[in-house]
Amino acid sequence: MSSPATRPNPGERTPRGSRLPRRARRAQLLESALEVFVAQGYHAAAMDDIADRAGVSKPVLYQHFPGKLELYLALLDRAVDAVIDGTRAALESTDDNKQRVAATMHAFYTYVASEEGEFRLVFESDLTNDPAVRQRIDRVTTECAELIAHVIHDDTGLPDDQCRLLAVALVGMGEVSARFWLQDRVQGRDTIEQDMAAGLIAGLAWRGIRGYPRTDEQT
Amino acid sequence: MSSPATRPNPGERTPRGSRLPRRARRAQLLESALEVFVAQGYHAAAMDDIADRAGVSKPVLYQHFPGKLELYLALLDRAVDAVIDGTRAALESTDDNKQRVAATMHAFYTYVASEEGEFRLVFESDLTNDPAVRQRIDRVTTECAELIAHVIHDDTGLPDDQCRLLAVALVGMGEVSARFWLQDRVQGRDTIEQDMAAGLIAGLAWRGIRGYPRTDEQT
DNA sequence: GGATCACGCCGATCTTGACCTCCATGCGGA
DNA sequence: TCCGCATGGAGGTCAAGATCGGCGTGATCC
Repeated sequence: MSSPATRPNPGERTPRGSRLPRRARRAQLLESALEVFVAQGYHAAAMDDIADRAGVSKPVLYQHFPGKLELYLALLDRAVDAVIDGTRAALESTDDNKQRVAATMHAFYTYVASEEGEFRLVFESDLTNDPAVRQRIDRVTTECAELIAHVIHDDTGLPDDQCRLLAVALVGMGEVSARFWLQDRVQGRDTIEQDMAAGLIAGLAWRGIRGYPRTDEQT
Repeated sequence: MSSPATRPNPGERTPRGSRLPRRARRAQLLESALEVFVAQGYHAAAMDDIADRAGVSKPVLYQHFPGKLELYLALLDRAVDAVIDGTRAALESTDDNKQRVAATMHAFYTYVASEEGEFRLVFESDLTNDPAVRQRIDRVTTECAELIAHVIHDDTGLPDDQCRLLAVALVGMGEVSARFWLQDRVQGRDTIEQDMAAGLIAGLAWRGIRGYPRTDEQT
């Protein structure tokens, strides 16, 4: 959450006329842009909308950011770092691998469920063809997978290629299931509690990954 | 593959001047549109590009499809049906659940690796904000998950909610891992063989899902 | 065998909408 | 009281989706 001064009423237009120092104005513009991009996607979002939402006119927007793309990238970078840092923190929070899986999955669900809907920028972007955007979005999966692959490698001794692929699969599991769990939730459908959902998927992941090479040929 | 008459050289422009019956022209336009949408995404793709690729002028395109969106949806419907049918076929191909998981995962990998890159429409669309598109893309995950959830339910007796969430996670596993496996492959990086990759992920999935409620509290 | 007709096709144009800048204006310090 | 600077309204530009009247070709009919 940002301070009430910069965003008095999330989702509503800020009344015009307030004079802000550069730093604060920039932060406020970022918040307004996030709300608009999350709600509308990149293409449908107009710079007018963002300026209106912030209670300023378009030229001030362009005095803080060179263009629409750079504004989007600034938000995307923030979001990407948040996911990766969250994953890293979860993995470092314990030495028990089962707990690691659980913590990571909970981190994913918590991030996806966070109020701002920031995850849409990363997991549901509509600008995937732009190289700069593509690179940042891929970085989430690759770096999270890299962190996890390390743990898998230490635990199982599998070749690096296979560790990475398994790690990517685990990330995909969390990402897709969390998105659909949230979608069910916001659609009012009665659904599973967050902790229970994350725990369920963590269980699936842990059963799949634990002691990998040994239990290869059963049933 | 389509007949040489309608697409003599994939990726190249068809020379202008050939007169085709409506049905054949429409099929050719769909193929051209698929190539362009796959290569550029929805927004970056111009109707001019598609017309050029097909060797016709823009008005012809509009005589076959009411607009850009409808053209895209026609292709998307085809792709969505292909994925769901493939999943259904894989699940019905055997009665052994381990084989079912393996067959389904192989089906996913085969689809993603298919030459036309059709999977990009479903898994990497840049029009996720349009309701019609969103609904179709979600249908892939929900219906595939529904099919899988049925099997899980019969096997484990878990509540429906949990079966569906687990099934969605499995779908996400296949989708994301297959996409990244393919990406590594097309970037020339030496990577795992398709059968081996699909088998690896199938193993992960099967270990995770088999005999679910029983082995809950180990290590 | 020749004219008619229908169908498919094209060049050129219109229009919309979104990103991005020019001149007037009003507020904070010397 | 006067100056500098951030701000606002209005407009330019351009790309891309969508369209109109005319042309050529092959089949049909007399």
